[in-house]
Amino acid sequence: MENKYEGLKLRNQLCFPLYSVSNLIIRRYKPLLDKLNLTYTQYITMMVLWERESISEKELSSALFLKSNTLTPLLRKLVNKGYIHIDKNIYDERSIVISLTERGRQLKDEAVCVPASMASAINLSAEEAVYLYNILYKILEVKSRKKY
Amino acid sequence: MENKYEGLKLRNQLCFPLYSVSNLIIRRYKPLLDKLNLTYTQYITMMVLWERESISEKELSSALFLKSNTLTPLLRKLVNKGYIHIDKNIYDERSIVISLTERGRQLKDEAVCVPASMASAINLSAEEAVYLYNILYKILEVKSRKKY
DNA sequence: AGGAAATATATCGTGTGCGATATAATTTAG
DNA sequence: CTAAATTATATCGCACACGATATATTTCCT
Repeated sequence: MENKYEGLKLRNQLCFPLYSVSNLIIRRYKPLLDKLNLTYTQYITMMVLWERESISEKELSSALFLKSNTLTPLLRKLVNKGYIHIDKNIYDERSIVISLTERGRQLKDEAVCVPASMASAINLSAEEAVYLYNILYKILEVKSRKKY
Repeated sequence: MENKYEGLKLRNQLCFPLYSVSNLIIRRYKPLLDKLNLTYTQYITMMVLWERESISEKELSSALFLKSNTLTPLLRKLVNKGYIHIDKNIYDERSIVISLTERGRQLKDEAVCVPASMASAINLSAEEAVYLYNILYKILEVKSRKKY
């Protein structure tokens, strides 16, 4: 017979290790990203731009699962650092066009070594990493289906 | 031959879905925890106390992988809400003793339904949940071995 | 015993994340 | 064809997380 409080024990939670691992990995990134003058969230934003060159805030929002209340101040910081431009979209003045500066483009080469450094800090087998990856995206997909 | 930028693509990152899933689940908790007047971090703190009744900040810190700069203000909020007491440890005046108030103890019964509600929001099979759980703790253990 | 090192907690400043709401531009419906 | 609904972004207030540092107490070493 289970104690009715069994579900409330910290060691029976799935969210807690998810949250802790996420915090842990971002802490591990910090010394690497400091060299690029980027925070973790700024780094994933730059990753999107290194693939796309130019994007609206709405598209960035759905790529990163973050909303304007997080992105707007973050983008302003990236402008201040000289990594991106922000312009109005000529065809829809509600919308903005985010694009890389030359400096932002250069930064990609300085960032090339970051993923490998991080992989060695996590220390999972390739098989475990793939399984983890798939399960995490499975959770994220439920999210998008439910229109969150 | 792989593009040297392959590792920099967002879809090749493991950290990004970890971070996004962690944010997502905490967002899902919010409406449930609002009813208890708790944030997610306050909730996991209360979980520790529901199991232990009394703990030092140092022990809490190592249970939650959070440091005093996060915990000190958070504990103050829980005091203001009437859920915990904070007293000096008589035997070591550097240290504090965190304990539940009667109201804090009652809250445990109001929280009993939260874990089941959350489990249904995540939507993994039991097998996937166990695998995910083990892999996450594997990552956290490396962390503690490395004395982070 | 007494000064130095270690330990426990607190404080500071920065940058997220979030729900709620505001504003401005565009689209839609009657 | 215009008023209402929708959309894209911005702003506000709150609560984390974090590294760095400060303070107070205890322990350790000689």
